[in-house]
Amino acid sequence: MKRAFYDRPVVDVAEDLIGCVLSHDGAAGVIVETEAYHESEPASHSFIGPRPRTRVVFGPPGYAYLYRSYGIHACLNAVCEPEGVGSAVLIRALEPVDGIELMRERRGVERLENLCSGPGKLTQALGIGLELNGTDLLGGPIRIGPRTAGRRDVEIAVSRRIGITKAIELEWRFSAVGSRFLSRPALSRV
DNA sequence: CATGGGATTGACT
DNA sequence: GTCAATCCCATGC
Repeated sequence: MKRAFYDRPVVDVAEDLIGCVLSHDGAAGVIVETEAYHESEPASHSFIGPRPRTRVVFGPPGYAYLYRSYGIHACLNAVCEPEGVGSAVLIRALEPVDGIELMRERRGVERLENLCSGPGKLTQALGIGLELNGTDLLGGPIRIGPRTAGRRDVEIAVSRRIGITKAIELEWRFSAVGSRFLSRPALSRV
C-alpha cells in the first residue's frame, strides 16, 4: 500500500483494509476483521491526548502501533490520518494463507480457525511483538499488500466494536461477510 | 509512590 | 457460562 492509503479518515481505511494481505516473518493472512479508533471518541487510546505509550498514534500515517493488552497479548494497529491526529485501525482477525505450519508452531494449536481469529492470536501467529511498535508499514518488517484477485469485491459487514465500554454505539467494526475466521460473528451488513 | 483497569485469551464449570 | 493471568501506564494522593 502507499502512504496516501493511510492518510485518510480512519473509518474508511478500516473498511478498505478488509481483504488486504498482512504478512510478517514467513507467515501471511487476509485481513477479515478490523476496528477504527479515533482521538475524538473515548474508546480510543488517543482520546486523552499524546502520552508516551500512544506517541506513534499521533505520528505520520502508515506506521505500526503495538500495545500490550491485559498484560499478556500484543495487538497490532495501522496508524492513519495526517501527523498530529491520533487515529489507528486495529487488525482483529486474519484468514491464514501462508506459513500455516509456522503459525501452528507459534500458536501451539492446530485448528485453522484458531490461528488468527483475534487480535492477540494473529500477532502471536505472525511472530509480531511489541518491539515492532513504531515500525514503518511501508518497507518495514510488517507488510500490508492490496487485495488479491478474487478479493476485490468482498462483502463487508458493519457492527459495533468489541470489548470496549465507551462509545459502544459507534459501528466502527468491519468484517468479511461469512468468513469462518472472525473473532466473533458479525450482525449487520453494508 | 500506590493503585486500578483494560481494544484478550484459554481453561474450567 | 464464569474467571484468572499479567503488565505497563495513567491517575490520584
